[in-house]
Amino acid sequence: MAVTLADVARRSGTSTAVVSYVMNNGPRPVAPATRERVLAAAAELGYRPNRIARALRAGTTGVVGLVLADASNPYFAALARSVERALERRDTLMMTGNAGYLPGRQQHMVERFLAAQVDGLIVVSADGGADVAAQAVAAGVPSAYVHHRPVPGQAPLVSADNDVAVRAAVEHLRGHGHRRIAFLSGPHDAGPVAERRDAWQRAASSSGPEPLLLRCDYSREAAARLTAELIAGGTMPRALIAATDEQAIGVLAAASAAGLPIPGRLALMSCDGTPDSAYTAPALSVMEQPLDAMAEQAVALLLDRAPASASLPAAHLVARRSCGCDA
Amino acid sequence: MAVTLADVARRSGTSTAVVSYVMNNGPRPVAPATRERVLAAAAELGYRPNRIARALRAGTTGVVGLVLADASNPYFAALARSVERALERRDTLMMTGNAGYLPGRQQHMVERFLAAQVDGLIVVSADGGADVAAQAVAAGVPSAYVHHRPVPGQAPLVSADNDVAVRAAVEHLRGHGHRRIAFLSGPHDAGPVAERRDAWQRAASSSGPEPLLLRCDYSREAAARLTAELIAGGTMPRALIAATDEQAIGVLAAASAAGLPIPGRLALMSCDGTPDSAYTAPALSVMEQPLDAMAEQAVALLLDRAPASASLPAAHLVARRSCGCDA
DNA sequence: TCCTCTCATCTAAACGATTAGAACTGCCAC
DNA sequence: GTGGCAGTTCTAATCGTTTAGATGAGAGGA
Repeated sequence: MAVTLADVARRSGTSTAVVSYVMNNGPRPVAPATRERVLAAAAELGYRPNRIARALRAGTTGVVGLVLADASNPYFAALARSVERALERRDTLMMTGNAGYLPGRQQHMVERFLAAQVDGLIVVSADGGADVAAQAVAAGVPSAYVHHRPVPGQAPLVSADNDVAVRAAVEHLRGHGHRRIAFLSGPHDAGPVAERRDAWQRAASSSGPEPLLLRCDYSREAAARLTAELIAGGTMPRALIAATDEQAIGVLAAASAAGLPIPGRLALMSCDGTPDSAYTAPALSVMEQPLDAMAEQAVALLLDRAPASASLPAAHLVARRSCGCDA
Repeated sequence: MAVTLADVARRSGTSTAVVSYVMNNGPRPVAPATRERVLAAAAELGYRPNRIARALRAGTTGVVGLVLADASNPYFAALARSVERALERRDTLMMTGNAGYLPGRQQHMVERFLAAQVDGLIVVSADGGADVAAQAVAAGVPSAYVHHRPVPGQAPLVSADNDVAVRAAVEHLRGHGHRRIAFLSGPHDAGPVAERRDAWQRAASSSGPEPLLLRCDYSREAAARLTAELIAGGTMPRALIAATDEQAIGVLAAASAAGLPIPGRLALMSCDGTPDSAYTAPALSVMEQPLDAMAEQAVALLLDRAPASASLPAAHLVARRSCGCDA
């Protein structure tokens, strides 16, 4: 059915080698007249090189595996798009898999991607998993964690500096007159969320009363539930930094349902800066992660075997309505 | 570096054929003792079959390509996850690509996936593109459109019946006492949005005054802009059905910014039913699309070469706050 | 004329898995 | 003892590309 190199060779009266040389501007030159004939034959037959055969011969597939905790989460979805763009510049395709926050499924996806001979593996991990990238290392496949590494392991981690940005967020809320600034963290935070929590802890307790640390799952639902309880119990803080946009959106939903005005009675900020955050009601003030830069660095790490440069821009503050700004 | 069949054969003192038979419970039987030896050798060496080699030989890769208009759109993201689940049941991997609503890029992605020898192609298309699946048909690769087909073409379309559901939505708003029910459509609607618009047109004009048809891009931003204008001009309808959740969320954002209470001054519904819609403020009432069923049918069409059964459930109504319900 | 050198092209061996066909072992019946 | 048969296992071709080594044609120098 499919047109092969041999077909083109026959049609143009040459050999498969010449056709290959033409197709790749091969390692050897081809006479101009011959090149024309080959190109014409390929066009007529509608030849499309078989990447599988090439992959077998070359030992490289031009495919990278991306394991996500959850592609429905706008933060991860945005990250995935950034990765796709970075890969496209290198003419590389992307396989994706959702681990659904389950370490077992994450392991399973990695296993399948390795069997598919991916050239590299990017893991945007869920909390609490094992060092899945260890399998990749064992298989000789370069790998990198982005955003979060569950345990210190052999694969590099690409993550922006959260300290600067969270400090800026705390200062910004102080600028709106808030003394007690609470933080909504994950259930048992680690990785970037822990960094953010630490940065907040240092910045928020540097002056003024002891700040409040809240915890809930990384979901809109959990944050909404927690918020509803706090409002009902009369213990809702007046200023809050949520670790993730998803949580912040949950807070927003519950506050709206309970009639708690934002930013009037609650100044809210969060730490991802997904596209969604610009279209909540009110619009979320966020510290926006440099997703494109993170993706580019991860891909460079895998494909160009570049050293992990530490020169990643920090997340930067985008002030909208929810913190008390007018914009 | 990698362990091959030949390595396992050498280690276990057999031939590659026997090892292959063992690995696949091959087309021929193997003596129990030999099977043990092979299995042991494979385990010791950490053998992992090379899917690329298998693919070249078998002519089938176990990979399906999914071309999305925009994976950051929660509706498409949810659809992608449904497709992934359907594929997983058939032990098939998924390559994804974003076309970014650009017909040219869509074409390009299809081209690249075909070069990668995908076993099938699912296109969740943007408006206005050519019949990209025609390339797949030409290459002998089964393909299917999901949700939307830009032009009538050779590939089947999987899409749920919108008529029943939109009619239900109109009835539901009538139940809340609304006589004039407006509809927010796309810029030049086609496919499912056109079906929804038609269903609304029929249902809404069946009794009462002529209903209002609005149009804007399928983005939060565009819907927000339009809404702001309508509110400023005093022409905002009291009841509105948005074609997509994204648009509805934009309406919500602008209404909130302008202080227009929902559902008090505007009863709002929309037509996707993404996970996001449950966590807006107020929560969106939606007609929820049967994404799992759509994905399953598309995958069955490609991989099981099942006939396109018309037995797809229609989108069904989920009533939340934004329409005026208490829930 | 013969040798060398360059340029263009062809031949054929990989890559790793699958699987027909051949080959070898015992075993049983005649 | 020979033929046949079943049960195992081996050999080798195949999928489509890539690319090193062999081949051949023509130009130029001696």
